[in-house]
Amino acid sequence: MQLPHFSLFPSSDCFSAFSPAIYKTRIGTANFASFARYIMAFSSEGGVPAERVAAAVNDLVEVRDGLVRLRGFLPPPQAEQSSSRPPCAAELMDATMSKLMSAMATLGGSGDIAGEVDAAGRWTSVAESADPMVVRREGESSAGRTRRRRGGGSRSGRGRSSNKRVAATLEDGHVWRKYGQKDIQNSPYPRSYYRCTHKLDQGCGARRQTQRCEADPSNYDITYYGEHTCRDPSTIIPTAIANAAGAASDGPNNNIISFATGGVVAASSRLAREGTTATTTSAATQLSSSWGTSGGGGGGGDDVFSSSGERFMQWDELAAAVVHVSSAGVTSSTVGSAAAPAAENDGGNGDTAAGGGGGDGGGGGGGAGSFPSSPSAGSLGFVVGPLGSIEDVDDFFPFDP
DNA sequence: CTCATTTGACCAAG
DNA sequence: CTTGGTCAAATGAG
Repeated sequence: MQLPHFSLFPSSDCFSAFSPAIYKTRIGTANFASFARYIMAFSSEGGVPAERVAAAVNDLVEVRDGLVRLRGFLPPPQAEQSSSRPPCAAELMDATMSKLMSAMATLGGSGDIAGEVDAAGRWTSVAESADPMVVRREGESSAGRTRRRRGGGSRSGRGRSSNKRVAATLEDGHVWRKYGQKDIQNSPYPRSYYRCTHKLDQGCGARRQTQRCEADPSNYDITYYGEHTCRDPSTIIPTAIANAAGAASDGPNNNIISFATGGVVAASSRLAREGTTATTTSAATQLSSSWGTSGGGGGGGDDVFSSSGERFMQWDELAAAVVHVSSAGVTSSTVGSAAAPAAENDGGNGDTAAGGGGGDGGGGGGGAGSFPSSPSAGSLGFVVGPLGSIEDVDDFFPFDP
């Protein structure tokens, strides 16, 4: 099978191609769906190593999640006490697009494409490192914190995986709880400390620090520590993305994402606050179940798949591929950076990718059907883990005779 | 009531 | 000592 779509994005040009103007026309139903179809085609035809397919799918999932999150921005919430300016959907889209680019690069075989969305909202490639979202973990000794008393703790999370980035919004799809704020020397802006809301109920150890950029106060420096081991159902609302894609019409001036929702609780954490967990969960569950059937669930009249006449994604097959490969624990970020250190016990990007967690048996969990439909599968329950050699597929499939 | 944020205190490291 | 990270009581919102 040929790759007409990818030929639209020659590697050297792919970044500029994903300027907002482009993705407005590209990331509609057709493209996103065709993207998924390509993955399926690759998987079945073996044109691309399975890990890479899985990696790409992982990224696609993040794209999905990102779009779901974006949905929360569209009906702007009441002006919240939230400090800064209202979140900019376009910038979130850029971040999401960066993941999409990663997937494309992986599938296209062009290798290490890494970069980030700069403060101006433009893509800038990062030459040496892999995905900026993934930072190597140095020495995560489980017994690292010998004694941590009150207020103690490791300074700046030294020796832990950290992941710094600049974002225009504090919104990242996870629900954070602020536990501190400090004025920082030589900085005009205080630093805020967050830990995952699910620290208590799920033991999630993710933390983050945010601080307004000194250079560009409209942006934030956000540093993530640890990784999410929680499974927040608010991040899994597949139907929303389906609606998003379906509503993305062809008109050049139309919003790419116009979520035709039926009063669904926002996926965005802040926006979801009013509903807290209970509401969010039920919404997610409801949506998930509708996703499993037809996908048209959301109350809007528009048919999600009307433009193409087919399903948005062939989730069953995609899920099968994903479940099959996910035990390898791959993300395209890992694959993209040619040599993935085997010792890298990185759980991924601490952002939207909810890793399968270190010890818990998230890996094989759901089977094909759970991919789209089970909110409890976390962000698909992908295991993002160590990967020694991507050639050695068999090593990653212990069940494979 | 519950839950999140604020804010000063506490603590470890430099 | 200073600085940065965390804790937890107080406070506020729903």
